[in-house]
Amino acid sequence: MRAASASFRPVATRRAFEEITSQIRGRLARQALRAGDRLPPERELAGQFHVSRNTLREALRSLEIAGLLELRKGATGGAFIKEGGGAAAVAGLADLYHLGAIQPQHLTEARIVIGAEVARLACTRRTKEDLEALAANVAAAEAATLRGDVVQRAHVNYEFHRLLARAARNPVLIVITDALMEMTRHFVESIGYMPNRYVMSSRHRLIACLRAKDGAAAAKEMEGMLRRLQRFHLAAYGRRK
Amino acid sequence: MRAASASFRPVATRRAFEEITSQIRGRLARQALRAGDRLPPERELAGQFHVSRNTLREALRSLEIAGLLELRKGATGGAFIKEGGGAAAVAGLADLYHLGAIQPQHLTEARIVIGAEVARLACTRRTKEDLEALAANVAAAEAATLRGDVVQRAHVNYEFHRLLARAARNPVLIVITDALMEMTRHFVESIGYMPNRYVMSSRHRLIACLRAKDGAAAAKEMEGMLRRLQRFHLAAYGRRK
DNA sequence: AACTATAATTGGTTGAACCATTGATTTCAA
DNA sequence: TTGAAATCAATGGTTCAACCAATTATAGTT
Repeated sequence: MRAASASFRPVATRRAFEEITSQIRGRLARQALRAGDRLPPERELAGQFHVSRNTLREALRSLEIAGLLELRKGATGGAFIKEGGGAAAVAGLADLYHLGAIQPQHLTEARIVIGAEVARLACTRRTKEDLEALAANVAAAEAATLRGDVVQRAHVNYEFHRLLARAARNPVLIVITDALMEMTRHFVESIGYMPNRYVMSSRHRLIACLRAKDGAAAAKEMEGMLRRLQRFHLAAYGRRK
Repeated sequence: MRAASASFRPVATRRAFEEITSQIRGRLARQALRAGDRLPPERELAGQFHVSRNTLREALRSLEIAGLLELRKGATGGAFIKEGGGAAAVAGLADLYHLGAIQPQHLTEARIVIGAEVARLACTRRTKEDLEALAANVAAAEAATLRGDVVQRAHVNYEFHRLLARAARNPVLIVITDALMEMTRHFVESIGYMPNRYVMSSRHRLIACLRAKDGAAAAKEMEGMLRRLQRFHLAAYGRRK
């Protein structure tokens, strides 16, 4: 780190739309705007900011892409503050995968380390409802397996990890898990769906750990399952190349 | 999960700018566009897509916010494909923190579970250069401590975790770590900087683990340090409220 | 060769107009 | 009175034609 880097900051040729997004973000940060609130119509907002409607729209578009706003057409439409759902963060990571900055081996490795910790936490925090939802998910996966519906089975399996992350009650891990599953979905689509018997048996052992609130065992079970899956997936990926 | 949810998908009233971003994203995904490439000027692109320049600009703005493009003014300016840096994902998570969807206890907990695993991986993959950079960082932190420059010390400490994540050679964990540090920076600013002597002694033990490539010990050391930091931070946060 | 003035290129912004969708209001027949 | 259809109003989506501002290339001057 060079000494100068802390003293200087890039001269800000701030664009008009950036100033607008900055002001709106500020109101969000200090709770002056909350989820569900509606901003004034574009024409009126443009007047308040003293910019043209086009410039204002570029600002709204930025906030929409960032996942902060939702724009709805029609008489009761407008710009609504969105519930923070992490969609933008998920999309940002998915883009890195599509761009090749994140490779399959990185993805599978991250799943192992994150998944194991999610499983551990879920054990300590899961409610009865979480347990029921997870058990129902496993049942749905088995039904899809019996039907031979590999696509549906894959989606139900992604959902299992999402449910588990929600049971862990940590929004950071929820968003990360959602992002990992989104990337995994694309990855698996590219190498083709393949049945893997080991996954289902692991699910049952995992459910037992959750029921017993045995976090260490759950983490171990999840890690082992994901390591198998990793070998499986990367082998398929190697053949495809 | 209801059966219908898999069969229907929302009817797509796709906006023109979305069609454009989708086409450009497609080219990125299949490597027809690569980092550093320049798109044609706005006026020309608008013609190619048969849309007005304003609509095209909304599309470019979206891609810029998503971190995929960089727009530069001037004779040699234009829309350049950006190196995938994860800035958008980091901003997405930071927004969730600002919106209150991610609370300090979630943040500190996520740091513990991710940080420990990053430390473990870094041990197995760190190069000599990584080790040198980390040691230099620790020296810089001690120098800042001696000067009583708490702000600088805090920033050097965030940098330590970023360096460690890079030593772990997994871009997923790098982006996540960057996001956690960005959120931590805001959190610490809100509760005020406070010296914490334990951190520096932990750094030295961690460096020793890295030198010895002892991943298990490094993970344990990092977890312990972060747990202390968590208690420290959350206590300060509780007092502030 | 080095500096300066000029031109060309490109993104940034403006203003006015019209389109398309959505929901509320009114109308009118049963 | 009810209820369905026609109408209206509000709002985001798109277009067009300019002009502004920053940046670099280029020609001209010393």
